[in-house]
Order: sequence, then structure tokens, then C-alpha cells
Amino acid sequence: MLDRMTDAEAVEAAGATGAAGAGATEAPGSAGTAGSAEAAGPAGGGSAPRRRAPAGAAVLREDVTQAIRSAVLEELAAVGYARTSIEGVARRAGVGKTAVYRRWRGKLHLVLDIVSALAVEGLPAPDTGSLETDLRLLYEFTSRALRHPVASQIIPDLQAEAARNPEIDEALRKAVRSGQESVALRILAAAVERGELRRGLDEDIALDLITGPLYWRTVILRQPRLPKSHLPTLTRATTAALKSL
Amino acid sequence: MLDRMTDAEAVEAAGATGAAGAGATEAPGSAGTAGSAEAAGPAGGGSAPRRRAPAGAAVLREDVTQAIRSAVLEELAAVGYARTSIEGVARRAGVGKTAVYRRWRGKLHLVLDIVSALAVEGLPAPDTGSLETDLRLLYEFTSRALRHPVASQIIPDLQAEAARNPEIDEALRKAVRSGQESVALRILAAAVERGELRRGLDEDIALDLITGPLYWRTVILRQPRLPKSHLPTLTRATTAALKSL
DNA sequence: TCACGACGGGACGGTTGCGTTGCGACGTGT
DNA sequence: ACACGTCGCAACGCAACCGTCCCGTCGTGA
Repeated sequence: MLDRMTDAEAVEAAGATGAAGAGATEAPGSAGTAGSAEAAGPAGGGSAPRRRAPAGAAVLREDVTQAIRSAVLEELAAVGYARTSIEGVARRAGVGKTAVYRRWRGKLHLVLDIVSALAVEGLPAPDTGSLETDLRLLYEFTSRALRHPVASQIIPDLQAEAARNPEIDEALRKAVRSGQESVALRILAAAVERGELRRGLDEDIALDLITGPLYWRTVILRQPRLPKSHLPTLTRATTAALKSL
Repeated sequence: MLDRMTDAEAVEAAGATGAAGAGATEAPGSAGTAGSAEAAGPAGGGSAPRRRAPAGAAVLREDVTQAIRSAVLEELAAVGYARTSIEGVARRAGVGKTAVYRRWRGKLHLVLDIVSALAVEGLPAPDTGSLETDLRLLYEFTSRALRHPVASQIIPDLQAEAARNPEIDEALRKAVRSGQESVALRILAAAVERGELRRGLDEDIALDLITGPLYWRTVILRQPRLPKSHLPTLTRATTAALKSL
């Protein structure tokens, strides 16, 4: 699934979310402005630049990091974001709480990290020369992705949480935008270029028409097993709708 | 335990929740309801554990009940289902925890009660003689309903919780089925009768096409302020899609 | 060889919620 | 006048987490 991440990526991501390097000593400092502390890229001068030996072998272990990531996904699916606890994640991952806190500030950063990682997973942009065929391929890919029980459990949960938490909201929108949405836009543009669709069509509504019905069926109604005819029929109807725009 | 209150009674009490006008006229009716409930308590066993006196004036106060109901809605909107606590509800309602526990077994029953009540609020079934006009009216009603911040906060939250809790899931489905869905089906049937739509069209997909795009836009993307042209355009496109089925 | 730091484990004080219980006060049917 | 049950309030013991800290162990690069 998302085990594609390379070592370098994982370490970087971990470092980025969990207070880059030097932060450790400063972290428990006074109230507030913990976030701005990370901004210190170049040595800000001051009294604590002594960067002793980076490390010998005492480096964050990648297998532990991955175990935590997997545990977060499982925990999210099992109990939802609100009830997800660091203790629960650590327990599920078979690691100590400290291992988690060494990498991430807390629950929010942990989840944001993972969501952002999901955003990267690009899906293919079909270009078959036919709007209807392109759409059907997109649907097949999307519906297969949403079929995974973990995804279909986590998505609505984060979605709901996004209404309350701007950071989750942004991460989620970015993920959708970089995935589903950008592909759909490319399909639309190609169809316009071929003359299959009108040139000035309302893109917002077009995206709603493409995304809405399948999302409703798979995520809201949670009916993962669709009859064979479903996607083709849906594709044909959606194509008709788009052409009327 | 709290055998005094049955589930049926809780649901009935929910009926009085009626947002607007209906409540007033229903109020006297609820007296009869209460009476039957009290009679039902001791009558249930038949073994008669000597529950002689229903009560004097020591009866559950309706204003307290309503305060709790309102508080639940506010709490759900503010923090979500998972984080909603009885203590928080009582605090927000300005009542004691005991007042809540005297009426409901716990959080789940409390929420189920309210959700079931919402299901009753029927929305009008337009019948203008034109599929497109009917659809537009349905959309206008629905989008206005979803515009309420309380609703748009609570819905995705309960939706996510439904993936984990079968009882919430059922209540939610029932609410949708008795509302949006039944109206949409009636609109479709009328259009078929008029010959605007094919007779054997796939109802599932038709419902997805009707519901999905607007839900996606208002609940998921949370864009409540739609340009004036939005609903008419969406209606036209959806009509085109339906006619292709 | 040896210092370094991550590892799991366990414990800390503090916070929040659970569901229950007891209290005195209140108001209303019998 | 009386009994009854709800009212708000406060407290109970229990549980789960929070974020931090200290511990002894372990593997590795300098």
C-alpha cells in the first residue's frame, strides 16, 4: 500500500514533522511559539550551536518508524481520529511511547504526516482519446482504492475532523487536489481539446458530477461490491451530464 | 437499572422535538403519551412490584428535557460525537448529570433519539410536471437545509461514526431514506410516468447522481455559498444524466 | 574500545470522563 | 398534610491518556 516510501523519504518526513534535530533540547522550553522554533534553518547564532557528533549507531530505527505508521492507520480505522491516542498507537505498534514522541509532537502531526504521504501517491492519468473511457478508468481506479476497508473507514473520519481542524482540512484538500482532482481536470481538458466538451464549461460543477456519485455510493453508503454494470452505466450517465454543461 | 424508561418511550419523546410550529400543538398530546408510558412501566412485568403511585408533581420537566436536547446538538457540532460527553452536555444545558441519566441510558441512546427525531421532519415532494423543475426544488430545499452550520458539522461526524456503530448507521439510513431518498424516488416515478425517463432505469445510480454532487459540494467541500447559477446548472446536467439511463 | 542515543518499560502528577450515590429543596397530585 | 420523584449540586472510586522523565539494554560509528 503505502510502503513504497524509501528510507530517505521516511527519515526526512519524520524529521520534518517532529521538530528538526536541534529542537530536542529546546522543546520543553517556555510556553507557546513551539512551532516557530523549527524555522531555524541556518545556525541562528546563540549559545547552543554545538552540534556534537551526529550519531554513531543510535539512529531512529526505520522499522520502528514504519511500525508506528502502520499502527496509526489501524488505530484510525478502528476507533477514529478523536479516540486515537498515542498510547494506543504505541501499544498497537509494540513500541514505547517515547519512540513515538521522539518522532512526532503529538497526534495531529502524526496524522498530518501520514495524510500528506498519501497525497503523494499519484494515480495514473488515462488518455485514451475518449472522455467516456478515460472516466471509466478513473472510476475503476478510484473505486478500487476506496474498496480497501482501511481507507473507507479513515476517510470519512478525517473528513469530519477537517470541519473542525483547519490543518487537517488543508492536508486533506491538498491530497485530493493532487490526486483525484488533478487527474479529473486533465481528463476534462483533453476532452475539451478534442471537442467532446464545450470550452467554457463550469469546472466546479464538472468535478462535483465526476466525484460526487461514486463517493456517495462507496464512502457514504459503503457499498463496496458493485454490480459489474455499475461503473459503465455511471460513466455513461456522467458523460451525458458533462456534455450538457 | 433504569427500566422505567423504555426505548419506545425515548423515541416517542423525540417526536416532540419538532423544530418549529408542530411542537406547540403536540404538547398536550404528549401528556397522553406520558401517561401511557407510566402505565406501561409497571404493566410491563405484570408481576407488579407495587408501583402504586405514578407520581404527584414529581414529573420529568419538559423544559429540562429540551435544554438537554439542544445542548446535545450544540455539543455534537462543537466537538463531534466521539468527544461528546454527558458531563459536557449537562454543563452546556445547565442541568445536573442526573437529569440526563434519568432520561437516557447514555450517549448513544441520547444521540439516537435525536437523530430519529430528525428523520421525521419530512420535506415536501414537489410535483410540478417537469423533472428538471422538481429536481431544482429538491436541490434548493436540500442545500438550504445543509447550509445550517449545525447540520453541516454534525452530519459528516455521525456519518463517520456510522461506519463503526451499526445502530447509528441504521438510524442515519432511516433518516435519509425517509427524507431525501423517498422524495427523490417520487420525483423519478413521476418523471417515468410522464415519459421523461426510461421505465427500467437503474434507481440506485439515479439516486447517486441526484444526491452525490450536491452532497460533495456542500458537506465535503463545505462551500455553502453557491453562485446563483450553480443549482440550475447542476439540475440541468443531472437531468441530462438521468435521461441517459 | 567507547561514547552516543534510540530502544522498551515503567512510573510520575494531572486532567477528564464514567456511572452512581446522597443531599436538601421544590412543587404537585392524592 | 403528606408522600413522591425530579431538581441542581457535589462527591465517590475507577479508568484512560496526557507529556515527561528515568532506567538498563543494546548496536554501532568514530
